[in-house]
Amino acid sequence: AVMILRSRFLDARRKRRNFSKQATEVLNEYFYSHLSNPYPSEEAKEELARKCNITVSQVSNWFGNKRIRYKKNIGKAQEEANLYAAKTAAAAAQHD
Amino acid sequence: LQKDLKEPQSPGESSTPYYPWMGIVGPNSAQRRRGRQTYSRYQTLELEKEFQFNHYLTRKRRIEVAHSLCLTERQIKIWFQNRRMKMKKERQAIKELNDTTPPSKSKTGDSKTS
DNA sequence: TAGTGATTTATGGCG
DNA sequence: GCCGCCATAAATCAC
Repeated sequence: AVMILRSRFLDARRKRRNFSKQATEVLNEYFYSHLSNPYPSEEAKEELARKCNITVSQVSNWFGNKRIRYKKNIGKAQEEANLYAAKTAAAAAQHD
Repeated sequence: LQKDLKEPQSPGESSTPYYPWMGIVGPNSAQRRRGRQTYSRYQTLELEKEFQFNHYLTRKRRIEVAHSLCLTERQIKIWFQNRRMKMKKERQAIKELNDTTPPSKSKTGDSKTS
């Protein structure tokens, strides 16, 4: 009874806001440049969290959602993947 | 930190190379087709009450709860595990909040339950 | 109303 | 050997 009311106010789903464009950019860059194994270590998560000004938990949520939703989109448009693939390829070419 | 630079398969192929973590053959693969039962309001409420009473369950109590809620012992065990994780997460969230929000000096030991 | 961040069920590994 | 912790998957929720 009491907990019902509590969840009305405590549930973070109810105050959801999208991340900033810059944060999303940083996260996507990491994701697509580590596509072979998009599982950041605890340290990497902390660094991403700092760069994006979000919590480590939020970074974990983002990668969890991203991995699942990426999988579900294999074979569909996925222009985002191409975009970041080109971007990392270009970045790689510079070091070469 | 290293970045990927290799394509494991289909080198000259268009886009979307795939890797083991993506699972064999995308969405409709046989592996891991877990369904997920959503518990009723009543079940959740009862579990929550039990959790407030104690955060760990004895085997005996677990059996009783399982039968009264029409869930398996395993489900009860897992629910309590998940619930403890949730509690831990809430605590650290509050700690981070008090940590990131400096201009506090009155009370550090405020509550969260009641 | 599709998109997206967060939460809820469920698994498996490891200690 | 069982049991809890943990990271994670997948489904679902809430906005």
